[in-house]
Amino acid sequence: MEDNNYKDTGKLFKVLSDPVRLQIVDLISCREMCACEILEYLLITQSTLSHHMKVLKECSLVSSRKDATWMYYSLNTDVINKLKNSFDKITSDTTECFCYTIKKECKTTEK
Amino acid sequence: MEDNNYKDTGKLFKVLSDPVRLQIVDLISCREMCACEILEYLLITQSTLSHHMKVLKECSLVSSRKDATWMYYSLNTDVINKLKNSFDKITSDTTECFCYTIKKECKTTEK
DNA sequence: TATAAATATTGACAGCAATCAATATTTGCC
DNA sequence: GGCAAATATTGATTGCTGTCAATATTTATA
Repeated sequence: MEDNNYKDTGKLFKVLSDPVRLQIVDLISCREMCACEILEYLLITQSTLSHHMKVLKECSLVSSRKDATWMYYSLNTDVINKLKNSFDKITSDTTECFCYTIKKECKTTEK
Repeated sequence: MEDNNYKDTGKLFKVLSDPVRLQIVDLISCREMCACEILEYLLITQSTLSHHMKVLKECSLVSSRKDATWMYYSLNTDVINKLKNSFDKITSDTTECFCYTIKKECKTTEK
């Protein structure tokens, strides 16, 4: 839980800032899907989808499994949950956060 | 809860994808701060901070209050909570989500 | 081995965004 | 009115990213 958490959290938020990738996450949040099935729901080309899946995999938000010519993708819920926890700490006013010194001071001066 | 929620959620994530803005959110999550105080904790110029605050305000993540020459900023926790709820729906496997049809089908076929 | 399907990669392009220096604006105070 | 402090705006630069067409790769099958 160092300063770099702003960077790490920011990187995941950046990956999730694309509406197409958010829809992909939504699609595979229930069950794993192969790329061709995901593609049916999107208005992008196959190469663009492949790029998005690479981005999602590189930050570990998504895992892949190959079966013959099909590539199945699934959501890494543990990474999602860790991201939610980090965001909770950043947005909370408790001392359990990244700016410990400042928020502790805040807590003591607010009375 | 239409298709545009991917866009709306994505826009907020994009604003939060910058580590400097995440630190700003962290700083003001406890109490409101004026720009000059926020600036003390960051390694950026005053004009860059002003730009970031404008971005945070334009998407309603942050509110501002002017007092003489000072501008005080505070976090809009309601917007934060709405964002968390949207993200929960996108990443959940229940039928309460954006891809209702698909996830309903998923729920019935998974048994 | 040749073909087709599924997926990945490459290259190019257009648009956006973070940053800074310099300048402008606002506001209190002498 | 003039000065100083706090903040906002402008203009320029640099780097990144989403997209597509075209091509390459992998794998099953005939």
